[in-house]
Amino acid sequence: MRRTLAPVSDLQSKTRYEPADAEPRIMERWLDAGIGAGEAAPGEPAYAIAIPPPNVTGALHMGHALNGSIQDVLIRYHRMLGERTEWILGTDHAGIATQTQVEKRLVTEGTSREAIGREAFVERVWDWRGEFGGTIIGQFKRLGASADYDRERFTLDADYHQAVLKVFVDLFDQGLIYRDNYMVNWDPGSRSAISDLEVEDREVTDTLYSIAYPLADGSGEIVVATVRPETMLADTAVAVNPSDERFAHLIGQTVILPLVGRELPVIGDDYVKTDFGTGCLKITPGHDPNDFEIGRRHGLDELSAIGEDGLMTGLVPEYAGLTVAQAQERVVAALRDQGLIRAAEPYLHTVPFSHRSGERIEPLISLQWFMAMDELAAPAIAAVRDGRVRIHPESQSRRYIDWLENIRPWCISRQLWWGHRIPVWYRDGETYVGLQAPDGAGWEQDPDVLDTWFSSALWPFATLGWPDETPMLRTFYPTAVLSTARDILFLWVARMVMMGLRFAGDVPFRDVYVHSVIQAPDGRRMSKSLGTGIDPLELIAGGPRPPVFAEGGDFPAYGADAVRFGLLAMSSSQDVRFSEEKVHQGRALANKLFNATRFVLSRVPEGARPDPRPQTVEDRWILSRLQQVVGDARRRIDAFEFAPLALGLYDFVYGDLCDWYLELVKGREFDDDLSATLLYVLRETLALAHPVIPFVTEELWAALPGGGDAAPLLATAAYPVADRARRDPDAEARIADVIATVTAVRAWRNEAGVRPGLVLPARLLADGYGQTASLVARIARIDLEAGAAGAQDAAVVLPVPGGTVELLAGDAVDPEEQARKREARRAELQAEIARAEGKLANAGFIAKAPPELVAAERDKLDRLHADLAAL
RNA sequence: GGGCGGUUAGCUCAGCUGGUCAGAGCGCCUGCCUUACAAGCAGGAGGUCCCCGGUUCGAGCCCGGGACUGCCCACCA
Repeated sequence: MRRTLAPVSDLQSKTRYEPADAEPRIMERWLDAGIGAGEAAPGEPAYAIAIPPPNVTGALHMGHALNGSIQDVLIRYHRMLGERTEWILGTDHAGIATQTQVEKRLVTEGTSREAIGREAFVERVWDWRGEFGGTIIGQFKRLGASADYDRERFTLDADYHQAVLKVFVDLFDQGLIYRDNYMVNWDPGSRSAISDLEVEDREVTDTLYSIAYPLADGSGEIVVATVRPETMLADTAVAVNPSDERFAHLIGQTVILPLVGRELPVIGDDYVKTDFGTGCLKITPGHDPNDFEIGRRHGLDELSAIGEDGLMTGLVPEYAGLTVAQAQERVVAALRDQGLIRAAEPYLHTVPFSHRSGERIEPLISLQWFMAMDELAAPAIAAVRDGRVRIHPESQSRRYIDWLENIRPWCISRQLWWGHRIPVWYRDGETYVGLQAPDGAGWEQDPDVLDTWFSSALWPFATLGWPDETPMLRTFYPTAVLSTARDILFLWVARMVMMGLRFAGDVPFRDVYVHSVIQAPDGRRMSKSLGTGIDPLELIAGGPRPPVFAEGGDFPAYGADAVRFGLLAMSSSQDVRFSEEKVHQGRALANKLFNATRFVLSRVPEGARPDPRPQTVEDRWILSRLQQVVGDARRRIDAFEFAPLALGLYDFVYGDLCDWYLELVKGREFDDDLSATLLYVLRETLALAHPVIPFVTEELWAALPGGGDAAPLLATAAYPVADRARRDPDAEARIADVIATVTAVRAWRNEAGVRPGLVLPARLLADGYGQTASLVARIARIDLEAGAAGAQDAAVVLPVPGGTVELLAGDAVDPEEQARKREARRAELQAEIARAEGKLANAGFIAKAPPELVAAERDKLDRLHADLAAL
């Protein structure tokens, strides 16, 4: 394996970590080493994650970056635990989205899909995929994602296609896939049916027309309300509620449909609300989902006034070929001429629009392929109910179950050319369903393709070689975790569970982690079209701040580590606003580790090797702290708590390691023991942080003497183990006192305006500082020997844990300021004493609170009194 | 119309099973280029934890009600 030596010279000369230089070089090393390549070994402990496949022509957005960071933390962690890992990577052919892009390209070339024909078009899409399909994969690499790039999958790969066909044919044979005329969401934009889940509701102000339909016997009229008057051409009934006293007597009569002259029965149906509109409902089974249901209940004709091209059909010849809008205008004008419009008022309501094309959905009846879902949903519900699949956070389970319990048939055919073509052939009246075209001449294959989600539903097992019982499948299925945003819980996650259980014999994953959605800094949805999007790559490499930021200018090149850290630190189970500060914090952490490493390496002697050899209380302290942090990190990764994970690492590195431990050891000789301990702590810290900030830790690992002894790459080294035996409560208490005392002295010096470099004579009159007094003295810049020798009275008395510090400050002290400070402190202590006394005077507290709490409160009170007396 | 979540320092957010929990980062103020780091260090100011009740010895944390806000689901013409 190629071993790029760490640029040790950089460590000596630079004071800042430069991610832009290091990260691409380090990614190369990982790729060369093949850290992402999962090796099959059926029966051995394995850990796999199937990435939610991004659209093949897509670009990395914030959601990908966050999810990629999460999955990479999990994968790297489990890799370092020594498990076989496989992060299944690949792209989705994304039927409508991709086809639309290529169609647009064709238009710019002055041609069209129809002009070049199906075969040539599909070829063009493949070309397009070849040209742009690699983009997002490269972007995942830039993020540091340690996925299995050698086995990149695509949902239209030949073997994947075979899996899709097999599932279709099997479900057909089992009677779960069927063809039917049914109401679908027709998207005039893509000229295809789309699923309920691809529909979004928008508020629209339409006109609500009240239209009079005369009774056939001339005895009166029925007034119906509608926002779609043009659909009246396809009306086949008028409905009233049978319990509505105003209209019930009309049931069984007929009305004359204006403009058309058709006689419509008046029917009774409970669906009609008596307190809404006019209480009478025109029934158009061909163009309204509810009317369709009512029509089926009553055996009504299903007429189509609007065609799949979005234009009026020849149902009523004089309207044929008009757009819907034109037809509406004409219908209304004609009705007005005849004096049949009883009212027309603005009406605000929600209307379905296509998520894909943005056009208004036209519900219409169409011959489509459907999948019956009830039989598939039941086991998928059970899997979550009984915990074989755990959804995090738990509250999402309910949404999942609710949705599956109310599931309806899934329209799986799409009128597109790009996708898995439906394996059904027709000849005269015959239908053939099979993996291959039937023998014989004259067969025509169904022109439609399958909904993209049909193939995505097979992702966790089709990518591992199913239906063949491959070693990869046997090793890595079921996968461990599926990480995703909420929005595809139904669209994708639920369907994977159904298909996995049905075809692969087990759930597709054990845990589903639903991560947050990161919104723009102003709280709006991140979106390219709104101008609220933030490109993660521009955060990594630097680039102009989008307009959503209050301040302009360019992002600095934060680097991938910083972006990963930032995204993880800002994420939670709820939606959060993007916070550049967290990315900034991530960069600061990387830089801090870089400089801490510089410091250690510049001091430790040649030949030192990592090894915990605690000589002093501060050594025992940092080792103890490390155990705590290792335990925390492991627990947090296991629990998908990524923000506390990232922020906990930051706190340890900044707080414990750099602010205190490194400062505490500066006065010591860097002998072999100290050096070994320092290197050990540093090495463990790098390993600990590696899943979150892999680049900088890998870079520094290579520079550590003995780093490569354990493993040539940190990415494949062992994750730290929390060793309970190294927990050291005594050392923790001693150093906690040191920190409190040093902080108190510093605070006083700052307030009193003592020159920072000045070392003050002082006395430390407190218990518990036997080994640590000299540490306090050096860091707080006080001279205890001079203090002991000094005859002058104490100028300043600072209360510290265990006693006081007396500062013999002479000229450096402002007596008035000192008196004021002491008074403030006295007030503070008295307030705390009052609070503690109040608590202890409460009989209920003494009687009912846990005894150790009461005792602690008493101790606290004693201490407060002592501190007050010492003032 | 249902369901779920949120409301904690100027901003973005942590606060586990109720008892040093009033926190972090950024911003702000003061002082420091202290031989790892000025992308730094030290210190500091700043909060009626949305409102009203309740449970409890004790409540950001539990319960009830309310206000505001976000998201999801749903076929009201």
